[in-house]
Amino acid sequence: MPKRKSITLKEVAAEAGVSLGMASRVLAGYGSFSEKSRVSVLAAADKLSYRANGVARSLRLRRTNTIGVLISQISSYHWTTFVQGVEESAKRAGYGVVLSNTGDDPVREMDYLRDMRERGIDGIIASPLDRNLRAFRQASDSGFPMVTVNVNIGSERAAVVATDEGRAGADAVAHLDALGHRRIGLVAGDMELESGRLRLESYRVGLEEAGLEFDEDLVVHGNYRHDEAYEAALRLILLPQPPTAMLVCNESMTGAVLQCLRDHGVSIPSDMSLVGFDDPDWAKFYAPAITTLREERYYMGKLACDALLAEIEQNGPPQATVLVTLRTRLVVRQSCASPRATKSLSWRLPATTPPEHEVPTFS
Amino acid sequence: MPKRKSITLKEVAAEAGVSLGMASRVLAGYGSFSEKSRVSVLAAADKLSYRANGVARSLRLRRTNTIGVLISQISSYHWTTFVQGVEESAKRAGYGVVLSNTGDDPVREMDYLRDMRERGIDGIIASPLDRNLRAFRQASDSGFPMVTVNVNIGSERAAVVATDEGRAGADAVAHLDALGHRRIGLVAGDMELESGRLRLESYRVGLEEAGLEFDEDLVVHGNYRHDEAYEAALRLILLPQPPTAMLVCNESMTGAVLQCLRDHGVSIPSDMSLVGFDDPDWAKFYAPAITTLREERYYMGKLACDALLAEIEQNGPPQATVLVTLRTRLVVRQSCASPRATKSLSWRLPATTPPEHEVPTFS
DNA sequence: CTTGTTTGATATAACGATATACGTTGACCG
DNA sequence: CGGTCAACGTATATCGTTATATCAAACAAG
Repeated sequence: MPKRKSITLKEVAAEAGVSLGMASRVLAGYGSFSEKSRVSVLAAADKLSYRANGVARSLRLRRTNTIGVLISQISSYHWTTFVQGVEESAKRAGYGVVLSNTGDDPVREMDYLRDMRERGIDGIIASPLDRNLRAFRQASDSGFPMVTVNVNIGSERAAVVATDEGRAGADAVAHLDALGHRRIGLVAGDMELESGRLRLESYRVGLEEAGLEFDEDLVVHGNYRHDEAYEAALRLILLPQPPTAMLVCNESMTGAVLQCLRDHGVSIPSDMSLVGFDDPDWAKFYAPAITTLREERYYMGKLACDALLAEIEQNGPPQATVLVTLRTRLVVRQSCASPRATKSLSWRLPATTPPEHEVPTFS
Repeated sequence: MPKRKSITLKEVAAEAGVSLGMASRVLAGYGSFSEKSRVSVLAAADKLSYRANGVARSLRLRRTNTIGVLISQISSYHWTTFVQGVEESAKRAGYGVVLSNTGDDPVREMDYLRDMRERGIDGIIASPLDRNLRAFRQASDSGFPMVTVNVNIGSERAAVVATDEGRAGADAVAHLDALGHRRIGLVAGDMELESGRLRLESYRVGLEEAGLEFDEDLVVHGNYRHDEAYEAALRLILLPQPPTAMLVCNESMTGAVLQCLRDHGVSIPSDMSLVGFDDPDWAKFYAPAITTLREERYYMGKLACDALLAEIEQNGPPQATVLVTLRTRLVVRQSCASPRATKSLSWRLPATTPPEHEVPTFS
């Protein structure tokens, strides 16, 4: 048995002694009907514990009351809080949320876009990868409601919710500069992603504003990945003239950098100051608490969802592009201090404890 | 315009010069058809860039190829990894995943259960709250495919994927006992949740096996909440005779406890040993790295999904209850040491830095 | 040359809800 | 008392697929 048959509106109508259409009217609440039929339909529905078939309704209404969210990794703090915001807004409006992880894989991303359209999803929230910009733009132009996050696909109809990544890194650099740092390292993110490029750019802006020179050696690439960031941080601290402070471009890499510094006996903030992008829960209970660049991800999620629902539910012509920019703010904690006058070289020794590598237990 | 009209199968058939049914056959790949019509249908579909309407298909097939996952909080590491496992398995089988956060609110949980059934979801994975056990059992009995996680609803048809919480805490206690600890505190979870009760119970089992007495004073309740756990930990360290080690029942509370200890100058592991349930990423880069009880959540997610899909796709009579139990394992890191012979009282002073409280910026 | 069998194609009945077009009934007014 | 207009119901088309029953043609066997 593929599926147990469930109660249909027809049966409710029969039980109530009215026509199918009447029952629909009462339950969906449109048109006019007498008190008498209202009562009998409701009673019948209750008695049979009728449950409307959403699929049939969706077919008829050409609307599923569901939105899709395409994110890179559900495991990052960054996105979980975002999704919570989306869900909150969606639920309030009676919409469901379908979630898909792309893992920053362009093929998966396209798969999911197609899949969601076939499923009749009413609209999506996404941060398309460079390679897929055209496809997303095309989908948007063809009338598929869409809101993008920190990516502009250049469509007239797709709203964009963004953070001012152009400033964030600069704020951090200014903070470090004020403390007296002159050599500030950057553990950069993935240059194939818009956010990776913007974060690097904002670091350059910060240096310029502080009158500091951009030194290629102080920029290492972790590609937003934990393992690569560990190696990258190692390269920084082994430089002939290491930086006195570091700016790390996402949460996952910040963890790796902390691990690297701990493994090599570099203490924070006395030997090294550190500022991280994203503000995960652990940043505030870490010892010392980490100074971070906080984005209001939850609020961004709500905004993105609200914009999408507006786009979906508007009946008129497409509204103008909406671009909401949220300010990222620096949360100052205990991971930054003035650089030491006399540079200790004690921590430039090989690691005492090798880094712990995760061994996947299951395929 | 509620929705742009899209290409239907009818139009494809017309373009290809065959009947509607023929086009369906070719594209869905059943029945028999000539090479000629195969080619022309495929060409027409491609030319018009035909996209099947999943809603209509679902209505006809009485199946949406979508499963639902009801979790308490998407923000906990615990669940994000679980969901990743579910998604991996689901995608492989061609199923989509609808996710909903209940926030451990029984009303929301029921709302979502109803909502998902109306949406025609093919089955769900959930950990029903005590209050809703009956309703979930009823849904399962009535033929709604379901897999529960760490909760047994007592239905014949619902598979259960569980961890051996009955042993986990005991392993931790044994580890601490072996190091010489005699007073082991517990920051307990929510007693209204099955997992909360089981974790407390396994702690008792561990004490018993180690020949240690159960001391009510050493058990404080954090209810799985960050803020309550901070206070709870404080009560523990302010005891006339504080414990020399602590076992903390989930990730979020572990963070709070660490914060509390740091704020009050209690150092780990010299003043206090600590073992946490759940093994979030930060546990291994914390300084010192935290010893934890690790559950293979990703793998659990895959198992749960596979069990659910089997239940959904089986055509025969309901199969027997499947109960999969996974072993939790102790990951030993640097947060535990032997208790100090002479107890330092230095850390029994009031906090030097008040705990940082989060100030919500937006409603 | 008839009869049976295979093969390809078509027409059509679901699936379960919504919404419109169209009757019927009754109330109210002239 | 006949006519008009609400108010209320019903019958039915529609949404876009899938799958079955039917049909026609082609072909082989008797």
